[in-house]
Amino acid sequence: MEQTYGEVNQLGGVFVNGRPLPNAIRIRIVELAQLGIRPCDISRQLRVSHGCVSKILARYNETGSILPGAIGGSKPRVTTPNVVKNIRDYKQGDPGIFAWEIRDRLLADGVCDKYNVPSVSSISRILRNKIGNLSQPNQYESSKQPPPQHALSYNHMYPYSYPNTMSPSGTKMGNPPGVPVTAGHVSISRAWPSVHTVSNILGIRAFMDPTAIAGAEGYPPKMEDWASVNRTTFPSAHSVNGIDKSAIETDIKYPQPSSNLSSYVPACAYSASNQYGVYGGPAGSYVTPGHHWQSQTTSLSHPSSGVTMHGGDIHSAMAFKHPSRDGDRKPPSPLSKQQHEALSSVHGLTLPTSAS
DNA sequence: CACGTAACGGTTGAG
DNA sequence: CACTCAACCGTTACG
Repeated sequence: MEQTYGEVNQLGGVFVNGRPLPNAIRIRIVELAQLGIRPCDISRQLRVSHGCVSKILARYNETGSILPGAIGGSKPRVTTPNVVKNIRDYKQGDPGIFAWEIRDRLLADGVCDKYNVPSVSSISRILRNKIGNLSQPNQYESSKQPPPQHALSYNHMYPYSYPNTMSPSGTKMGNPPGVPVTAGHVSISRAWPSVHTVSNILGIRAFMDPTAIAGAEGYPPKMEDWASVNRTTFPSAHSVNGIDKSAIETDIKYPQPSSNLSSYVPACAYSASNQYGVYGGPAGSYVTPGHHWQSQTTSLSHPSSGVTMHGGDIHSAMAFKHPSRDGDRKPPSPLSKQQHEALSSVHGLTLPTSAS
């Protein structure tokens, strides 16, 4: 597990098979694209396969999000408590009702739409397993959670643990499943337009940490978590308690394509030290007073060229590319000197620069 | 050569 | 609690 990362792709970049790229890199991909860098150049510069660049950019263009999707888990359950309750009601009202009739009624009554209506077999199973003995009080009945959101809370956050920072007990969760940080109101379906967006990212301070970029030991343990990091740390922009519907909505479609893009990067380019500790303490996970990033956000953005990253964070290691490697082929890209500088300061990948 | 994408081998996490 | 399965991942290779 811990040794699994550190594969090197054809371009010399480090990646973890099966795991998302660090957000720092993802952001840089988008950012460079916004600067007008061609995908193929981005690919070379960041040493990320062009397929991945293509994919990330495509997703960004489509959804406004640069963050990876939710990995693992199952589809959102369609048999939400509410649905079950309704099914039970139907069954009680008409014990002879067929599953397909129940299905139709669920649709007709608006309990479900065609996308989340349970299959007939599911309904049958529900009838068999959960409603078999109607006399028994249904487990759901008492609590009666709001079903729709519950149903969709698939992707709303990933309370990942950070083995490094978490208690040695091995308990996975840094937060309880019901984590306050994002809570139900942020629940988002697994479907894409989701949690992550550039505007959200603005609030992230964690992803730009050098270790994440460097890969190696600092490789971000769980990228999906950043979605929740978003939620957790972002509130400053929209609301204090994180109940920011507006933020959610802006998630779904990104508002501004580029302008704020250039600014968010420096804004988030901070960090580091304890990025994985964001969730470290279940206690402090919500507002995490220690997050100095909030104040930084606005102050240090340098549009386009000056992108002065935090020194400790980004040290422009890779001078755009290796002359010996690409330079002999042709000018890498129609970049102005300024752009080059911007880039070199932006990406700041601490790449081995070993190749050739 | 640049780029889109399917195939592939991998991880993850809800059920 | 081990397992299954379907989601996602990035790389690679192909067109």
